Amino acid sequence: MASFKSLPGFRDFYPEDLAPRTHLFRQWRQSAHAFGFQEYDAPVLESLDLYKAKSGDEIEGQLFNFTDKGEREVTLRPEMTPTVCRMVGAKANALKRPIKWFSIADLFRYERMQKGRGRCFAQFNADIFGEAGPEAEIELISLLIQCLRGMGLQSEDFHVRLSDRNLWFYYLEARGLGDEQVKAMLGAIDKFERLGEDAFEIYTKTHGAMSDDLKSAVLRMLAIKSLADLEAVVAELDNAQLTERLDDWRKVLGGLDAMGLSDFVSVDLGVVRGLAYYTGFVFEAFDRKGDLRALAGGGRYNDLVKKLGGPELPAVGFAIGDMTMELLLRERGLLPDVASRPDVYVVVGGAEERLEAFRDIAALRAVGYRVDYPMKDLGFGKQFKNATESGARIALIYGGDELAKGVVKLRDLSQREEVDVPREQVAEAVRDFLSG
RNA sequence: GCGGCCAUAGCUCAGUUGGUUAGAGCACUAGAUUGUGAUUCUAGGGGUCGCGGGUUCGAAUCCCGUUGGCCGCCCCA
Repeated sequence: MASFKSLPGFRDFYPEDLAPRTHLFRQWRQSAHAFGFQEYDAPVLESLDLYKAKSGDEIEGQLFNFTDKGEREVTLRPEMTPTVCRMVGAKANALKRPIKWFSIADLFRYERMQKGRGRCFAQFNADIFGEAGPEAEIELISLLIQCLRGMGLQSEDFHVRLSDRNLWFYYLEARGLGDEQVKAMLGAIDKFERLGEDAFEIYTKTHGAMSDDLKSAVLRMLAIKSLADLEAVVAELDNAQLTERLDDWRKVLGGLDAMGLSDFVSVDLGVVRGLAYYTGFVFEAFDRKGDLRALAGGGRYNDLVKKLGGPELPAVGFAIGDMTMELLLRERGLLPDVASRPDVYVVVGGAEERLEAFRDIAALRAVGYRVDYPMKDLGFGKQFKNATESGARIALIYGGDELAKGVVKLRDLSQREEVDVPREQVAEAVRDFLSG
């Protein structure tokens, strides 16, 4: 019995497990390239301080961190954003704007296993740096939608809930709430969907009871479902900041509408996202049915590059996780069979024929065909069985009779028909068959 | 960090009130089959029954602990 296993929360990827993941990565990469994003990567191990600087000391409890042999406090990266901010910050003056970058990376969090959550998972990350206007949001949200549509998901399957922390700040400040009060209220709003009005205890616990007026104002915002609803609420208030902010909303929603993506976007101010480094629009993608975790999340974080030691640099980004994504696609039957299979399976009569076959096998492989053959001398029956099970469409038969005549047999494994092909025309015959 | 359920072959699972050498199907390997593949038949490999302790003449079975898994809570960058 195997005495070594993978560590708790980590997954082995046997070929049948790796295939779906490869499919996700390929689709994501294709979408990102279609949008003009460039791929980057970075070390898996980072300085612990990078994350403490971003998220505070409490974060350490959820990290895979340790002290290395040089007495450095290090950690496996739990997210990509600080890394990309560090990289962009270091070269910000030399990079052409806007900076549109993406990565597909393994991330590590020291947490309890749960459905759609493990200690090592992969994320697709996309970020735009150097563009402060809502055009960056349009580009990123449309990329997010494309990343999910590329998997075969439609607007009936998922939607992107769009919200705005600035709107909440302006709205609550206009009602006399201070900075700390607003943050506490955003914490409550984040929990509102699950807890209902009990969520307001997060606010009342430290800032005292809410007036009926304040509570109904918050509930009014949470009830907003469309740009028209939002415009109506703002119109009543006659507040310059809110009115100005509404223009950004019109740009984002108008741009996405012009791209034909309205059906994928919901206005929903109940999304504010956990840690408070987001500075404007925030958004999350969800399965419309089911009760899976968020498929993706992101938003604007204009202060983070500077906070991590770089220059002032506005930024928007989002991430899609592989585990929830794969659960959803599996549920919907959208994981294609992408097992690696040969184009050609070679059947050989014996030791001499094997050497003859090797010549053609090498030539076919050199021009890119996937070719497999049995390593041991087997009876023809067994070889044909192997050929079928390999998934190859054709078998090439190198028997003594054929080689004596200067031909090989090309067998169509699904039709069970074969033709003789002169040795020197094998490559052409294979090409014609597979392209025909 | 907390709680619920679970643990027998690679997988899915049987295993009687505790009883002698722990089984089946699937999968894998080989043979029947020395030139034609999805059927069939036969054989084989593979288990310290998650691990440790206890009760007992005797434990896969009962008790305790522990590790791991699944699910949920906290958290979710």
